[in-house]
Amino acid sequence: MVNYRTVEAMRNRIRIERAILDITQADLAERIHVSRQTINAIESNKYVPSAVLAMKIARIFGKTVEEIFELDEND
Amino acid sequence: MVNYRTVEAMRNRIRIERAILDITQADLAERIHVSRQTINAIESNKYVPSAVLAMKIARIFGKTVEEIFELDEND
DNA sequence: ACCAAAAGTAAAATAAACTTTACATTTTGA
DNA sequence: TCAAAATGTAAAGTTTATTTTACTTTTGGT
Repeated sequence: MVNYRTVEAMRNRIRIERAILDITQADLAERIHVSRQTINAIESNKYVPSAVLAMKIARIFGKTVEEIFELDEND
Repeated sequence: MVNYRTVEAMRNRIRIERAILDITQADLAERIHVSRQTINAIESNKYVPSAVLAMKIARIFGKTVEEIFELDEND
């Protein structure tokens, strides 16, 4: 059981919103012109997306950035 | 007259919102724990902030990320 | 006009995002 | 159950964000 590197700064609802739209990580990646691995990494909190990506993702889901991403307490 | 490097991806209302709150770049920087130069660079579109920074900035102003930052057309 | 504070800029260094390639594991549906 | 599709992961490489230090320019008030 290994500890994968994650960034403790935000939580996100991408997986849930993807499920609602019924689209894959690859679909989402294609729609915002990033690699599938980038979506996977953001979705699983391996790193924090740029504001541009966050806004594009939120826009696909018809939500605000704050409805998709939540800042961790303690900052 | 030199062309300073800017990133064409977003516009922002930081300067305006700072004026409303009457705080300096240095004040804002301090409140979100980044350097003053980082605020200056974001405010003058030298680069795109991370989603975490964008959210912290928006939160200071009591607005959503979308109310502070606007994606450029054409993406 | 002068001074101080604020804002602009720049360069070098470091950290972090993002891509590409490639393969392993899990899930899904026929 | 079998195959295909979707997801997870990793490493190496590139680009971009962010820091630090330091200096210049602009702005506001007296």
